[in-house]
Parts: sequence; structure tokens; C-alpha cells
Amino acid sequence: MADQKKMVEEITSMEEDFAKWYTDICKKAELVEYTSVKGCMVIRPYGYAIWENIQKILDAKFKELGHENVCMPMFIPESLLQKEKDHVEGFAPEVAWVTHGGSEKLEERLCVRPTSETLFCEHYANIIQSHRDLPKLYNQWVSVVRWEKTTRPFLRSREFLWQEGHTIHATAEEAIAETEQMLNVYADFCEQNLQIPVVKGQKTESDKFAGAVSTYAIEALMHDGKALQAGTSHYFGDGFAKAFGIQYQSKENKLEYPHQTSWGMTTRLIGAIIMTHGDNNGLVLPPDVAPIQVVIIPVAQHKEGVLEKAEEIRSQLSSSYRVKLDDSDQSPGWKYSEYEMKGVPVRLEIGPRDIEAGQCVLVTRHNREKTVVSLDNLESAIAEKLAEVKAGIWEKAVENRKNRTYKCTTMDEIKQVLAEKGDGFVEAMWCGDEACEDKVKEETGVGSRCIPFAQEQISDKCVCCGKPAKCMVMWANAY
RNA sequence: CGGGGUGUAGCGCAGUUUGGUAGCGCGCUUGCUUCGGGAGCAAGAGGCCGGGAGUUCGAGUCUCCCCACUCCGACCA
Repeated sequence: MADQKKMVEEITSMEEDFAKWYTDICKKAELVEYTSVKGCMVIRPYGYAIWENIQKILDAKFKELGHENVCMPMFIPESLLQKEKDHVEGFAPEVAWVTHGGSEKLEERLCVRPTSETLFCEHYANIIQSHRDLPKLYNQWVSVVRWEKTTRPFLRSREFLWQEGHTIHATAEEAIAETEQMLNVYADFCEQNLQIPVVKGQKTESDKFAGAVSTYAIEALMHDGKALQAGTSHYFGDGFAKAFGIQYQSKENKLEYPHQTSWGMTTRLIGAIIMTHGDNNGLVLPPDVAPIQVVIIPVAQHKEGVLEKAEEIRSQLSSSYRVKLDDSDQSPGWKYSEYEMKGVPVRLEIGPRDIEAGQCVLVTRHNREKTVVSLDNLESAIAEKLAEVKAGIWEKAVENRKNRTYKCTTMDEIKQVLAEKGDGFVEAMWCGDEACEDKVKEETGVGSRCIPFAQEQISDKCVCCGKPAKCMVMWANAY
């Protein structure tokens, strides 16, 4: 909040240096720690707990829709990776290779999975014979490795955690429906659980997944105006099935190729949370995934009855919420700052004066508003506060995106608005020609993020070449 | 992968120009006093100066080679 005094001095302000602000939060809020291997980070308990909560919610959604979890190996033989031409071309530049087992050189080198399409395909070829074997709705929670050149905590690490869904269906229609369904699951998760507004859309040909027929994505806008892809869902058609020889016998007794999808979300979401909701005092966590939803800070805890009351409240609340009572011997002021930095949505202060009056103080993280509430209906008061936090951070994020979404009809307009207002989402028309896509990127610095489902006819001409436009594209500088 | 910057105690830094055997602040430990927005005093602990080779009687400091972090590009969840 602009008028609030900055109370945590350890974090660089985002106006001063956004990149440093980001890494400061990652480290000071104890989300990650670097290791001696470039791009490989320790996700510390507080950061991992966020991921576990993300997993819990998503996994339940997947299972509700009939998906089953499986686990593929970590290694892919080179020959297997190479079966689908586009796929290998897309991933080969960034795979890590295992060449030795012990001291012996392997006959065929193995890549550490950058994604598992090939492994799923090999497996599907083995287990699918009949239409009765379809569909298979699989998902796995694993880590993958991509040998990135520049790395940043959560946003781009060489090893990252994710889930990858891989489904295989008898018909194209079914597979397309699955692709769309999962994109919607992702969008709903971002918006309803993480309070991150997203734009749903389709990737352009040049930007789609290696080996896919079509790629869909959700794009979120960060505080600094850069776009972040928060999730993707791909439709593969029968290309992989053909490359890997997956066939099934239909009811009509004909051999057919099945149709596939894949979709994924990663620990990058934690980066999205930081850069969507965080402020100069640190993290601001969406209540649904916050490891601690309510932190209880006893005041004058050495005085008789204070800790006992605080513990009583903790115990009472812990059946409904993730609660922590901090009874360490730090001063209350220190604790306020500490848990603000860690983004805990609601703080509960309780001291001798409160106890006497049968009340406590609730403070919401995103706006630091204090409310005195009676201890008699504490649970509902907290539910209200958590809902307030959700609504508050959602509105703020939507507002930011609104302020940073620009409609442009010419290249000069794009350059001008970016120079004046800073990075953001640029909506502009496109003719569909890849040359124009490249030229926009080259001249203005913003690349195509997606072709939003929510189309708007901004003009009838391509922003670049002036020829008749096919669709509106959302352009942005991206992470 | 190209161009810049940085690696000295857990964190932030000084010391490097001019080689002489390592310091400051915060944090940490113990004790007492404090406690409603990062408390005070006192006494302590903590370093193969990112790693390796070299020059030198002697290297945090000079030379070379690695590695990591970071920023700006290109590539990417």
C-alpha cells in the first residue's frame, strides 16, 4: 500500500529493483536456498508447504475428473526421445544426458526427462490394444530437468517440480474436449484458489509445444508488467501415436490411431504468486495455499494466562484452519514483521487487555487493517477475514492487469504505450503471418503470448503489415 | 551462449589500488531487564577470504584456469 510505511527493511523495494525484490522475497521468506549446482535450488519447508497445498487442490480436481496418478522413470533412452521429430528438435537443446553407469560407458546414452511424452507413449503402445482400453487418463507428480542457460528461483530452474497429465483417447473430439477441460481447470485454479487473473488462449504456431497440433495456455500479468505462462494444455492429435506405433482395434474391428493430450503446471506458480500479490513488505499468500493461514502472536506472553489463552485459541481454530502460535521469545513487533514478510493472510494478536475484554485483534496482511473481534465468534470472524483477503488481493490483481492492458492498432502505438506506461499486455490484431509475429517482437520487444479466446475486433488490419487481420493477439514481454 | 557486475562469519559489507597472516554492523549463544510494530545492557562463540594452480621469504590482496550468484540480450514451464 502506497501510504504505508515500509516496515521490513531487509527487502529491496520493487520500484527500486524488481528482480532483487523478487529474489529477496524468495530468500528472506525462506522459500528457497541456492545449492552449488547452478539452477538447482532447495525448496525449503515454507516454500514446499505452498507447493504441497497447490498439489492437494489440483490433485483432488484431477481425480474428481477421473485421472489416475502414475510414475514414469526418470530416464529416456536417446532412441526413444528421437521417435517424434518435432518433439526431439524442441527439447534436444536443453536435455541433460547420462553417459555412464558407474565407471562404464553406456551403450546408449539416457536423457533425464525434460517432459515425459515419449515414456507415456512407449507405455501406451504396450498396454493399449482395444477401444476398451481407452481412454487412459494419467497424471504424474515428478520433477523434470531442462538445462536452462539463465536461471531464477521458481521461474526458471534446471530441475523443477510439476505435474504432467497425459491422456489418450479413441477420438479427436474426446481429446480436444480433454485439452479444453484441463485448461479450464487450470484457469479456475489460478483465479479461484490463487486469486491470479489469467487470460486463456491458444499459442501461435511458432510458440506451440514441440510435437503438438495445438497448444493452449493461461497467461498471467506480473507486478512489473511482464507476462508469465501459468499453465499449458496441448492437443497432440494422432502424431505421437503414429510415431510410437500406438494403435487400437475399434468396435468396427478396424485398427485406429488414438488421440492424445498433455497438460502441466509447475512450481513456477509460486513465482506467479510472489509477483502477483507480493508487496514491499514481502509475500502475500492466497489463503487457500498459505502454509499458515492464521498466526497467533501473544503480547506480553510472560504475563499470567496469556500463553494459556493463546494456546486455547490455537487448539480451537486448528480444526478449521492452518494455525501457528508463535510463542518464541522474540518481541511482538518482530513477529508482526516476520509473518508479514512471510505473507501469512491473517494475524491474531492477543494480550492481557484483550483477554480481560474477551476479545482479540485480527489484522489482514494485504492491507494491514486491524479489527477487534470477540472471542465468542472467532471462527466465523476468521472465515470472514480470509474471504476479505481473497477478495482484496483478487481486486488488486485485476486492477493492475486492467491498468496495464493496452489496445493498439499500429506498431508506433505499441512502442509509445510501452515507453509511456511500461510493460503490460498489448492487444493488437494479427494477419496470421509468422513474419509479422517476428517483426512485432523485433521492433517493439513484445512477443505473442497467445490468441485469447475472448476475442475483440480492435481493428480489421494487422498491426504490422496492414493486411486483413485474422485475430487479436495478446503480446507481452514474458518470463 | 554473448556482454557487464559480484563472491571475505548465518546476512549486509569494509579491507584488494600500494602483498606482512582478517575487521565492522546485524544476527547467533548465555544472563538480567523488557514485551500492543523488528527492545536494552553485559559477557561470549563463530573465518582453509568461492575452488584450484602459479608468482613470492610471505597472497584476502598479484597472474592464470574453473565454479556459483546476479543484471542485460538470445532460448525456454
